[in-house]
Amino acid sequence: MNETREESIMEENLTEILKVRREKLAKLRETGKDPFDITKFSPTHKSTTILNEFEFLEGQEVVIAGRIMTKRVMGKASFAHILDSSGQIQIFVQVNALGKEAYEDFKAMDIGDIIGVEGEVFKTKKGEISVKASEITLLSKSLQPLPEKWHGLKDTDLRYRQRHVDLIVNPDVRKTFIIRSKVIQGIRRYLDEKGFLEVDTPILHNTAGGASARPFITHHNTLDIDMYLRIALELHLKRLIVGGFDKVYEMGRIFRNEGMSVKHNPEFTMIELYQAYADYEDIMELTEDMISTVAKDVLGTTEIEYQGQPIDLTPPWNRMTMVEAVKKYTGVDFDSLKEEEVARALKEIGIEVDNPVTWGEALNIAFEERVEDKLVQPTFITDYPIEISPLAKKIKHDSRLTYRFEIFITGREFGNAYTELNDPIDQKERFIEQAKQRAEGDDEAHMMDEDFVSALEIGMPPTGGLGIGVDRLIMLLTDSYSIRDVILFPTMRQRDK
RNA sequence: GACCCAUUAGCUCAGUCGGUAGAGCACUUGACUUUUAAUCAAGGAGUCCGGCGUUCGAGUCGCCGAUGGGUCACCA
Repeated sequence: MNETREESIMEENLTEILKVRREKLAKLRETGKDPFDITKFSPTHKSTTILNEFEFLEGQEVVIAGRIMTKRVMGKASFAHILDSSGQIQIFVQVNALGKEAYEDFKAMDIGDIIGVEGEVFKTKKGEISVKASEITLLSKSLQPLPEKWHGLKDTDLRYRQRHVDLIVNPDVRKTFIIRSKVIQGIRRYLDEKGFLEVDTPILHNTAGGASARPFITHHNTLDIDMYLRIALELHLKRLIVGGFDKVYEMGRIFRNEGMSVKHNPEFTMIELYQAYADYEDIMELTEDMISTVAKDVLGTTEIEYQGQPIDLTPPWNRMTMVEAVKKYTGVDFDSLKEEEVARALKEIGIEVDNPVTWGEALNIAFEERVEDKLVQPTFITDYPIEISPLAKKIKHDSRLTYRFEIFITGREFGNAYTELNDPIDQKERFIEQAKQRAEGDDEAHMMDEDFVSALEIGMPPTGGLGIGVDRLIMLLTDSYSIRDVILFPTMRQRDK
């Protein structure tokens, strides 16, 4: 190895390609053309506006700004494509139009640089709508090369860690996140029009409630207490129903300290809504109407495709009780089974359980193991066992079950809803039962929440509530395979050590 | 947490049987005034993810580790 070269690489720790760009910047600074001195630039048009309204804009002067994505220099004339927030447009650059010095400056610009271009809208010989540059301003120098124009950035690790690069070079990614934004807007618009009040409730909780999940724990220094990042929005929202708001919702980030997968990110976005004087039947209607409305608003249709499967979101959706669903897919009729018979019934359909299970637990296991992934078209599964539904009102004629439903599409759970339990005495007993399970080592069992019970004692009207995993809904509507593809910066391990 | 797969130039990828590292794009220099994966000529660019081992010799084989992906487990 050549020692001097090795030293210089150590010194700068830069590859040649990075050095060249830094040298170009240094030269610009020496000649008083530092792009980073510029504080403002005022484009008059977006690229797609020019493409869409060419017949009106042909021959007119426009100013655009964006990033150089391709560059083809052919002696005294050049072409380049500029990417702005709306898309790409070609520019045509000639030494005659620009002058010699400015043209040389342009030739020294790199793919990735951000420029402003003033010029006339025209169509090239080959028929591409373009801007004939009369002035080019370098607005920012890019010191790192972009990934290849043809294959883009494929390495998932780099795509998630450097999402900014992913967004520049992979147009579908940009599209996905635009749809994400529109879906969220659409949900808000729908609920606002229905008279729901959007609220913000705390993310730092003293007890982590509203779901069965392990929380993240953090610490408040001044109060010197451990706090939990919320695992659900539920309990505060119901306290607002107690407080007299009839219809509330919150769309926000929640945090669950659990495994990661194609369907799970540790932090994700949830919408929860509560409507006083409504039951879960009303909420089913609202759910199918809201999701189909948003799909139509954003995609223009309720008939979509997810990973090759056609999905029809048009209401009304299928409805089945959990008992009916298990009977349909396994032949086992839990309704007529006694508690001591359920373990044998599970065994008959090929499910072994280690610990003794209650009737409701067995029903839920049978459902999860043998039914869930069959529910491809939108389906409400209703009437969940009471043991796994500590916040839902029990069914009047069958105390084993609650007025609860979950939404299944593509074999996955999308949402959860109840006729809310508003009997404070029952609620307290349910929490006590959960606390017992917690003491027995189930760290996902619900925590006792005295503040919430106290709120119910003040009196909560009969209420229907709903929670929907927004990221999963966006996956469905953008045909994304992984939840990481709909979260801009998914949770990743620190790279250095 | 378990298992499987991947990691080679800035990016996308080849790399045979273990024998001193390759392509395209990008970059540099030159030619070129309507190109569009521009073209043509020349050139530069590597911690082969890291460590240890086997071997005369390791990108290649073995072990340990890192990061990512997938499957499963867990999971309103």
